Amino acid sequence: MKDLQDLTSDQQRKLDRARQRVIESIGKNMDLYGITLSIGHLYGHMYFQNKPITLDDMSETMGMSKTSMSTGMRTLMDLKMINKVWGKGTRKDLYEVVPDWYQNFSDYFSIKWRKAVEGNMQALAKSLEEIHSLKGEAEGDPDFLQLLDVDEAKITEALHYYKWLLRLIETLETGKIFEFIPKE
Amino acid sequence: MKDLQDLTSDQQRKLDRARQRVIESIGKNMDLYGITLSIGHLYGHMYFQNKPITLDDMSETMGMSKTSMSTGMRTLMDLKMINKVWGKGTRKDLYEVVPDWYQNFSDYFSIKWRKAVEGNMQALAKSLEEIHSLKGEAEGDPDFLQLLDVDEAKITEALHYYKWLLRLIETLETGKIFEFIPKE
DNA sequence: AAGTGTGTAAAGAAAAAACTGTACAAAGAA
DNA sequence: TTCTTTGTACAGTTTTTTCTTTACACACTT
Repeated sequence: MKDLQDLTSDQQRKLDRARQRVIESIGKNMDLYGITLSIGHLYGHMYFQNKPITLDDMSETMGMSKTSMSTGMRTLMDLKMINKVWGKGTRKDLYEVVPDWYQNFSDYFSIKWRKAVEGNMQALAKSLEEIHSLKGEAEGDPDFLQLLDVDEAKITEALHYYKWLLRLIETLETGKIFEFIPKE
Repeated sequence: MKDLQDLTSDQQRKLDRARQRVIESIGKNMDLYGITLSIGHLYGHMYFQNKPITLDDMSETMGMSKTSMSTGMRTLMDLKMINKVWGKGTRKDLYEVVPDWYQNFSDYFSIKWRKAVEGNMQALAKSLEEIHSLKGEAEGDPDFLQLLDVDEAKITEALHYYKWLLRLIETLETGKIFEFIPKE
């Protein structure tokens, strides 16, 4: 297939502008995924590459160092937004986007949110236990007891929320979410 | 009600440690909301305050400048994670957490994701139109036409995803999500 | 009206992050 | 084996962000 660089016409410039707007827009909003503007930009460019691409290619199109491309690609791989693919004939690593954005969205929660939620739950559970044991010791001190009750209630409530959030994440992971909110 | 500062016992220290762990954990993971560690920390402290609190109070407990508290509070207010409340008798502004984390979660998508999605959709729609008009001009150039088709397909697919995402955000906003994933 | 207290804008300092160039280890080619 | 090529670790630089200090506008009190 013809590639964009091969065209030198006015049409090329027009298509390029159209792409550029999308790339810019996507890149700008990728901070929601905790991604820096330039890595978002990198992703945007990758998105319109119609074949696997090398670090050197991207280094050139982005006008950035190869090292930055390397770290950027790794960040995107961690989020499963791009894949490393094998190409025969070349010794270079080849990358391409994972074009399923529904999957990207799910993965983001699997990777980032799940970890955060589980970490928080562990902290909450531990502190909740400590509060329970404090309640045991503080039988004779009604003021302190009341304070403990408030904290206990807060933590319990938070744990409920996190459990709910885990269930939500699960429906994303399993794809059951699409039963409730169909793709179309 | 008794407040934590009033206790000087060993029990206070224990409760404080239990709280501290939760605060730390919550704060650390608030980067998912695009929030800095110290603002997350601020939120964490607010979470265990059992009454509305002033900038000066927080400045002291956090060991940070009042200006930082001011900007931090505004950031948290933008995310609707805290509220400014009116207290009679004092001229200071009073803040307290919005304790509904389900709501916080929904608001986050309403505020941040919705904006991003709508912005991206607009960019995509505009570029899609340009591609359509390019297709009209490029009748005689099958190679270029093929290229345009690929881009068109990508953008169309992306728009589908964004529409889905908007529907998801809506179910969060309206609370319909809880029909599918009950709070408990 | 003047006086006092409060939040925040602005500017500067400190800290953190992003980015680059160099150097090198690993792996393929000769 | 030795010679290349390629990705990345590391150190250093630049840029960005965070935080503080100072200054001041606004509002409330007297």
